[in-house]
Amino acid sequence: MKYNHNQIEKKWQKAWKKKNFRLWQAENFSKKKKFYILDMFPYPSGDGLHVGHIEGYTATDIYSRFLRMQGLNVLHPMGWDAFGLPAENYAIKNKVHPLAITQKNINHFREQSETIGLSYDWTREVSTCDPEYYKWTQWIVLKMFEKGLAYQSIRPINWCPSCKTGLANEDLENGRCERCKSEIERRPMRQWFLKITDYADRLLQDLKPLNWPEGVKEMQKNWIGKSFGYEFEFASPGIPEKIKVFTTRLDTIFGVTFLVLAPEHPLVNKLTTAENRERVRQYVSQSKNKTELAREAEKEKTGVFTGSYVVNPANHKRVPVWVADYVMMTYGTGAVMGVPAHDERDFAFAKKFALEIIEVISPDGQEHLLDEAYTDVDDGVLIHSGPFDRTPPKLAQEKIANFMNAKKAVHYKLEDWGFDRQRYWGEPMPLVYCENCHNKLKNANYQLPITNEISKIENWKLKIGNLGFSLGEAMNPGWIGLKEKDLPLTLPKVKYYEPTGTGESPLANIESWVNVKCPNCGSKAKRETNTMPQWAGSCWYYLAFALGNKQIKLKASQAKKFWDRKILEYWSPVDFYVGGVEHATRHLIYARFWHKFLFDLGVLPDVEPFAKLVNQGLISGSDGEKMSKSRGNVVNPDEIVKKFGADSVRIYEMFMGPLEAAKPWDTNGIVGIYRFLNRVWQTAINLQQKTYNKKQKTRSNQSTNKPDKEETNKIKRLLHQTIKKVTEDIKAMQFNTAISAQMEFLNGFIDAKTRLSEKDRKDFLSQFILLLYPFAPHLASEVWSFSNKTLIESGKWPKFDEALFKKQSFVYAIQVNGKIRDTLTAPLSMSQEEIVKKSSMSPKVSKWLQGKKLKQTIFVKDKIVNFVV
RNA sequence: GCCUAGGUGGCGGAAUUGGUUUACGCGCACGACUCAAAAUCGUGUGCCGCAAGGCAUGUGGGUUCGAGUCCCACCCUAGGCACCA
Repeated sequence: MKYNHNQIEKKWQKAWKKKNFRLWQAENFSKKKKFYILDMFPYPSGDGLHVGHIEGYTATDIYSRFLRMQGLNVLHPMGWDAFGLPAENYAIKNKVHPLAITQKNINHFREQSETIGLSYDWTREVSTCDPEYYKWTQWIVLKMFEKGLAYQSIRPINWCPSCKTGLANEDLENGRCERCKSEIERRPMRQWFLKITDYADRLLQDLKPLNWPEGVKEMQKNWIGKSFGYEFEFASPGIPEKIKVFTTRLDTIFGVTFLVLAPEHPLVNKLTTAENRERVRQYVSQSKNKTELAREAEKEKTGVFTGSYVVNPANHKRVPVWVADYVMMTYGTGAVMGVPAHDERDFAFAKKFALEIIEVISPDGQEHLLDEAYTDVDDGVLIHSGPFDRTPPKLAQEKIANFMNAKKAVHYKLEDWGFDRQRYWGEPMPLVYCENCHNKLKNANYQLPITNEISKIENWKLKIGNLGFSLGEAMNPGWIGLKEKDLPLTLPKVKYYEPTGTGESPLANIESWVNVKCPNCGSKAKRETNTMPQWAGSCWYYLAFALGNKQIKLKASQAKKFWDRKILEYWSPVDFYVGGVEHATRHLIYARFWHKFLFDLGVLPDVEPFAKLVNQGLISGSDGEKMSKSRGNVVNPDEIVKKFGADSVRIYEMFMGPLEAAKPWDTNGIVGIYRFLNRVWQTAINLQQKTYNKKQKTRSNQSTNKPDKEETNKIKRLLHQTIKKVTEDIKAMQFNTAISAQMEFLNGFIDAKTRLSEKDRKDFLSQFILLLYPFAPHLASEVWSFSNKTLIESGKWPKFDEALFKKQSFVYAIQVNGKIRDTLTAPLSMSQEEIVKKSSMSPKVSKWLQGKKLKQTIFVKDKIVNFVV
């Protein structure tokens, strides 16, 4: 009988589905040990699952099936990150509703998941575009707003002219839109921001103990970009305002020869003298129009002199103030002290505009003519620095800070999260704008709390008239949060989803939806028409899985009941999280931020969501290039599954190499796996038919050989070594070597099987089938059913017997000067002297020892003998 | 430029953590079965050499009886960050 993978796989998938996948359901609370293993849920695109999805999903599936057999209560859920631009764009193009296309894609994804035999707990399935789900997304954002973590600001944001929406910094790739690769414009626009910067330090600190890939931690660390330095002010004789600067190199203060402001700096106008006005105005407007990409691509430094001077507070030297776009308004204070001798950018700038260069750090205490900036801080001493001459730079920083009263300061590269998208297919913001409330707040006299600790501002309420305003409402006058009971705020049905391009969301055109009564005072108000970015829904989905659909269906006003502490404590944290590295500085940073916020809110028991993270490596096309439609090297998993079966595809993807490694796809390689599974099948069938024949009292023609005891022990030992290897390798997620161990066993077993008793043959094979099950669940289920009435899922994971590994003899490598010359099989009883003696007598060895003086003999037990001559 | 991971046969990759390099699989060669092909099975397969033997884990040094593994310097590949003051 041939291995008919299609028939077998369909049979078992049907059987699992018929039981409503109850086999994989997780229990909230159990005596069993819990394990939460999570995949990064996919965006259900029209293309379906690709081989990269299957790689990660198979890995967690193997792990889940393995743990269940070990008797754990495993939570292994799946859902859909279902809001987003592709569905919306497709809907616009094909004149269908984004929901319709999304639902179709979800169904396709779910079917594909079943086709490759993924064992998800489907009772916990969630979809971010489901109002029952996004009501809670809105609830969290509403809480953030109430606690003052959301604020509106008009500032230049990243605008993608092709997607016609604003984007977060995290959504950019070298100044281009990550999705469509268009160049990003800077557009000043009304925009909501989430204050992720309030959490910058905790996001950094809590990273350390996480069991995450070093690279991802490093990427987050760089993205947060904490740097320590000092802040102080320069005064300009012409104006009352002082100019604040931030520096990490206060030791170079005596080398300041100019000051540079970012073109967007608020004091540029005031500092520009009449004769420079026109040139500065031109320069500033030029930089504003330049895209970020163009600004960064400039090799030559540009800038203009304002005509003003400031005084260096350290030495009272007068230095000119320039405007240059190599200084960013978004980092530090937007003003930089120029020390050309010890900063590469300042050096280039000074050279270009013939500004003075004063050396203040010298490696040898002597003066030099610099042809590049000297940036070393670990070597040298200060010169030309008044009372601080001869001080080492690091020590000098603190001394100078005391001397000039500069404050220690910390700055982050991380910026607040631009949270609006001017598009249709996203969660509506649960906010309205009320002119009446705006006026009331405008005329009121109040102070916002200084602290940003959520616990301390928990009950911050501002009473004006009869109205209570939350902190967020006081911070954003006129903006009022919806009441919990009014959630979800559902997306209205619209005729056209086309983005307007004016910076307004398509929702703005639906008057019946936009115009509402203010939930606070009842006056006329208008809804916020921007929607949330795609990242919002994925910030908490792992909590939704743990809570389960019964909880999610609760009303938003039952929030206390919803955040069931016991359930959350039971499942937290996610023990194992597997997904692509592309989420390092987006989803994984956003989700950690929300998690910490929810912890501060008091609803979560711990501060970090994901204990262990593994990134599956990218699978490239067989040409070694990234898979893409334009290259034509995309592998369609459906076709491969049809041809070789899901079990083959699963095992092949795991066999290609270590999970974390990037590796090229090779369709030829899959035939090796296919052959392996065929041999498993043939072996099992042969055994089965022989038994069948016996029962029929017909003589089987092959089992003429007598069982061989030595051979039986050998295979038994091999089996137990395989159990040990496979168990340990699965635990370490080293699936490639777990599979090769299984192949080795099968090869050994087939070689020896005619010399085994039928009972041993059956027994060994059935243990092997249990090992194979997490990798090839369909084939293993089928083979298991030959001789078992129960499902293989009720089988226990095999245990190995260490005692069997005790060897009776060891093979010694005999070396002369470290080079292998021969081997020697020595029984356990043989003494060291005997082994050495026997080794030296081997003709292959003695040849090398003859006529040489023996200097030393190295003996390593059970391993080698080395003669040094 | 900085950070992270990595460089082992024709290819994907193993290597008990300092002890017989190249497991497992692909490919290739030869053989069996077949009228033939496919499939399957068997044997072989790092390089040079008829052989003895020599040489091989990116390159060059070092430590060691012994190095893919440890140390130093450099080169290359992939990914990330980048005018961050």
